[in-house]
Amino acid sequence: MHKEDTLTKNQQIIFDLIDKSPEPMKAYSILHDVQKKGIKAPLQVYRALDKLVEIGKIHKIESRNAFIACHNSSCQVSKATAFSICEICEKVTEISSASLSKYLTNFKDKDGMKYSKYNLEFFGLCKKCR
Amino acid sequence: MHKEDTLTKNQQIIFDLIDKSPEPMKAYSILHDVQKKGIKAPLQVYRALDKLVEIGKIHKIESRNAFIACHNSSCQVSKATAFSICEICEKVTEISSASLSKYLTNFKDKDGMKYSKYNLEFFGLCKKCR
DNA sequence: TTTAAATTGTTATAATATAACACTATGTAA
DNA sequence: TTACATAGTGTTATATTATAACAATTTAAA
Ligand SMILES: [Zn+2]
Ligand SMILES: [Zn+2]
Ligand SMILES: [Zn+2]
Ligand SMILES: [Zn+2]
Repeated sequence: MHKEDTLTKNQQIIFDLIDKSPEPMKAYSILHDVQKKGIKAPLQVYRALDKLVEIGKIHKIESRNAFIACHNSSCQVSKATAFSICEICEKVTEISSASLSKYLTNFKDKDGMKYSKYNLEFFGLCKKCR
Repeated sequence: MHKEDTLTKNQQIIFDLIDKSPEPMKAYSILHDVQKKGIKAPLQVYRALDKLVEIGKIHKIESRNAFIACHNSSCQVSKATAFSICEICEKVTEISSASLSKYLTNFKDKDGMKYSKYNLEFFGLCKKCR
């Protein structure tokens, strides 16, 4: 783990749940699962999610409105992320490729502008689904 | 224009609106604007949007839930897209870079898998906002 | 200690998107 | 032309995702 922040109670509960999940979790699915732990309202979930994203413990898969724990020590606090997504089984994997992140971080657009923050989602079929 | 499909009435109305917009448009904003043309329900908008995305006339900016007309003849029917997004003014620009698309299309993950479909969103500050 | 910042709990509501069903237009093939 | 399939439409209702607003509490510094 590369972020040593101390999580609050709600943040820890929600992070643990996402971290244990084999697949990205959606906010209301999280809500359902943590109600037995006293987290009863959507906002409690979204606030924890926002914070966890901010500090880089989890990422949002934008095309799926779902959240996944970070398992890539080189993604600079949630600012530069890449994922592969299976279009059949919806399996999502965080890509940790030094060359990819180097290429994207150094990429310059037509105006010569560089971007340290990006999100890349690759779509295809995973090994199992091919 | 690189896609010669004939659009239906609703698709044409909604495409024209998005195509003229200087910025990405959200579904309910589109709905508001086309009500005078007889399109009254969210589903009519979402169905046209789905089709327009499918045939590559528009793209969805996933991190913003908004839609923008395609102005990049090299993005293969909506399958391989890249955008820059200004975090202050929200200006969105489609990136047409042969080297970027080549790099990403040829990118192989750890399992040697290639992906012809991807969506990349860069974040930063545009010229004006810097 | 007192003060500011962050977090929590709660209710209500906004914003985004789809299900289900009946109907209509359009194109293709017998 | 008629039959059939496919795509598109109109409509109502509903599901899903996310935030506003406000009061209270906890935490961490100054
Ligand atoms: Zn990560
Ligand atoms: Zn799969
Ligand atoms: Zn395009
Ligand atoms: Zn800007």
